Amino acid sequence: MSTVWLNENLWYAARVPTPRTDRRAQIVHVAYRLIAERGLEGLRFADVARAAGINNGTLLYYFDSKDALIRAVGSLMVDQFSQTAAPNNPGAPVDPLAAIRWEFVDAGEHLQDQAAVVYTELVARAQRDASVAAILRDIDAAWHGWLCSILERGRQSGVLRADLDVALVAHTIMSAIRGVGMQAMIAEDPAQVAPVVQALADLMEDWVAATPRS
Amino acid sequence: MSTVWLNENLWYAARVPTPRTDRRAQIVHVAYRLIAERGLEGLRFADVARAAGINNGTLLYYFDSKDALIRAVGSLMVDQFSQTAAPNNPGAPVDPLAAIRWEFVDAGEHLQDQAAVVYTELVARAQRDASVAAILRDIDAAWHGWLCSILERGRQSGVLRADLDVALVAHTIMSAIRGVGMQAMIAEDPAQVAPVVQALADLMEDWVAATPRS
Amino acid sequence: MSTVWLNENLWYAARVPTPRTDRRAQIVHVAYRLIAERGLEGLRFADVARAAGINNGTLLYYFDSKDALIRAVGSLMVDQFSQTAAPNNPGAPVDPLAAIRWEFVDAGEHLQDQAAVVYTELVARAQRDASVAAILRDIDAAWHGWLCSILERGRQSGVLRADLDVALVAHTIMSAIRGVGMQAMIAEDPAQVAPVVQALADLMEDWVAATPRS
Amino acid sequence: MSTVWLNENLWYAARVPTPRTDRRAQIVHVAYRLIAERGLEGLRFADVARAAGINNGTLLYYFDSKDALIRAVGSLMVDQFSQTAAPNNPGAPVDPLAAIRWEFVDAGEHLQDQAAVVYTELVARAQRDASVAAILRDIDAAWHGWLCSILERGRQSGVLRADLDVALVAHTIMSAIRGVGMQAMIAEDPAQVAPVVQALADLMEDWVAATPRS
DNA sequence: AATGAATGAGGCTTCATTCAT
DNA sequence: GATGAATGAAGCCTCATTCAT
Repeated sequence: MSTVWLNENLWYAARVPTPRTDRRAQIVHVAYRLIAERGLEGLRFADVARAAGINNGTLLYYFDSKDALIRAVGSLMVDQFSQTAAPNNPGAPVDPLAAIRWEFVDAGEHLQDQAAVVYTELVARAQRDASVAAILRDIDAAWHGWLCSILERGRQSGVLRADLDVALVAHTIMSAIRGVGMQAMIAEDPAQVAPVVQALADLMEDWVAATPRS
Repeated sequence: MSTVWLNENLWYAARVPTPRTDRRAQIVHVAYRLIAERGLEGLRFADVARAAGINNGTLLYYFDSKDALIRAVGSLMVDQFSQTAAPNNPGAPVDPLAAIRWEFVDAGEHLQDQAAVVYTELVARAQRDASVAAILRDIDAAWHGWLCSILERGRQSGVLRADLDVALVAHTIMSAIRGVGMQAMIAEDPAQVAPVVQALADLMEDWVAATPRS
Repeated sequence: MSTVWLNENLWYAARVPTPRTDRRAQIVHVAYRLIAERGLEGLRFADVARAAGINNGTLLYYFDSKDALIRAVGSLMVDQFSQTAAPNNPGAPVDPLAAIRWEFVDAGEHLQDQAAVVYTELVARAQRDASVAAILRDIDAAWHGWLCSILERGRQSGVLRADLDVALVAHTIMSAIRGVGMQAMIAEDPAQVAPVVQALADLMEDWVAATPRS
Repeated sequence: MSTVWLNENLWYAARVPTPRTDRRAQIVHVAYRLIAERGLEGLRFADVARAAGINNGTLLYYFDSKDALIRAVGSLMVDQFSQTAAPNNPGAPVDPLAAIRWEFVDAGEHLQDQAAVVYTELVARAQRDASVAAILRDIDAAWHGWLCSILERGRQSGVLRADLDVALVAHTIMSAIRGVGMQAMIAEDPAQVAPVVQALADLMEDWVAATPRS
């Protein structure tokens, strides 16, 4: 879950008049933050409005309903994942093995910005909200595609095993990262997750590398 | 997530007078089912009462508040995990390697009874409800203890590597299984998860076995 | 529109605890009165609750929604019409010709208790609310049946013409009375309607009587 | 209720720039149509604007408030009735008896263009809106004057009875027509109203004609 | 003459909880 | 033990209207 974050300080510039086009995006970021703090269940329309420095009704002017707002937050996450997957993402390493390991590290870092919390909220809601489910699948597809491109590149360059089932490996990596993220949400001490991350990254590397780790 | 399920037909015996001591358990099962169906956010006190065949006020007689009911559902899951971890659980295999693989298979099976759904709901809520967080840690501890006992036994019998970090391996297995569970909740086609389960189980086995798979 | 009215003073006894079964009826009467005063458009849920001496939520306990309450008011009018049509209604005369004339007089009297106002509100709403439309047709059927029974009796007793199309005459009388009621709602001076009522009643009598008026 | 209708296609020419003076009239027609469709209660300012192809704020530019718009719709109906009553109305017959009968037929025809629906909405509102009540009295006066002129002409030409109370007859005819209109709004099958219209027209003719029908 | 973003009061409804019986 | 009527705070949303441009 590697993401490029907008300047969060924007959130507190609410009362400064903003170009109209940005108003929606700004609200979505506020909602994202509140979901992270209080969960989807604890998300209050009035709270979002207040935090965005606007009126209860103005919020409805930009989003037809609370659900629409939540969906917009989902779409924000899709964008964030897609940005990560962009080929010119400066943060990601070029070496395939390093890239995979970086995925784990990156995920670990985002456990603190509560992307995992919001994501888990959306997963829970997706069970009975088809549109949220669709958004999650978009995130899934973007992430999966990104991993596949990395793996395929590594396979063709000879760094990774030639007989690799790229799609399967990608899904397996994603599952492992998701599992670690959930573990971190439960664990009393987040630090205890680090060795698990390490172990899973090692296992993945051994699995896909053309030559075993020394 | 291996669990022993109470007879689900109990749920439909609501209107048949039940021994007082079982009434609470019965209500908890109804609540469990409704959470699986509608989520924690969609859980309505009145719905639970109706589904349990009792009165709105009577439910409050058994559970002091909605939160208390939810906590009781969490405790139910703790019990289920604990029962699994009981040394005399007849379902689990004795061979350590087989036991580990069985964990994955068992988890895959429970993806259909929506234990993962309820569990995810609780994880989401645990972020801002300390008592639910404590319950999840109980589940975690029970599950972890169970896996450690298996692994330790295998280590001492020579089936598993001697230099195994038992606690770490247990946590890694749990993370992997949790990740697969979440993946299954997102995937459009649940069947697509099976190869991932297989891959992860293989990786774990290779990691811990004293002798590599043939 | 001949009706038997419940004691309207009941409305003001709101805060005196009432037998449960009467609570619904009491609320409906309050709503009826408020619709007469402020119209369907001006009917406020909170106002009904306050006027009934109960809580906003309690009102919802008795009626699932505002629409349900409105439908109940419609049903109240059906009951009132049905009571009128009851064979043992002490108010109605037995002589068919007198009975028809009494219909006009009775309608004129009810123009003051605002039954016509509520009725017109329901007619307006019925254009886009099928359930209200059904209620109005119930009222229509009850009233029509009642008139037919009077006319048929008169026809067989020889007081009315033998070749009478009973159903048509009944509908015509109803139309005339409805028209007069609407006229009264528009007229600045209600008294100016009286001669119109008289004229229509005369016309009807001349039409149906076996022997012309002297 | 005989009316001359503006070209309804105007309604759909919304986005074509119109001479300023017509813009108001065009909006009023849109509002009229929406009232017929959804009732006064269901009339939304935003809907009118959208249907008129203009902006929410622009509508307020033409009409100071929603009430002003509704009053304008009322005035539109006054105009329509006045046009009918104009001495040079080409549609109306010259023979008084035929003219009276034509009133009934004409009313029956307008039951389909929902003039009765809008009229009933206005009657309902007039109970608590003095300005709408005044408008309805304008309509009433225009219609009444028109009928009186017909009747007076017939009386003086000898076609109608000499001892006719012209004003009373006019009001009676209007009541009858209004009653039929309301009946049509309630009836499941609009066709069932036709014989009632016929009967009332016959009664009126017998009443006013100098010589009885053959 | 026209726009459309923004407002805010107020409506209906939900729902956990209380309480007299 | 159990009932169900009653509560009331709070939520989402509607919609006429204002205002800067």
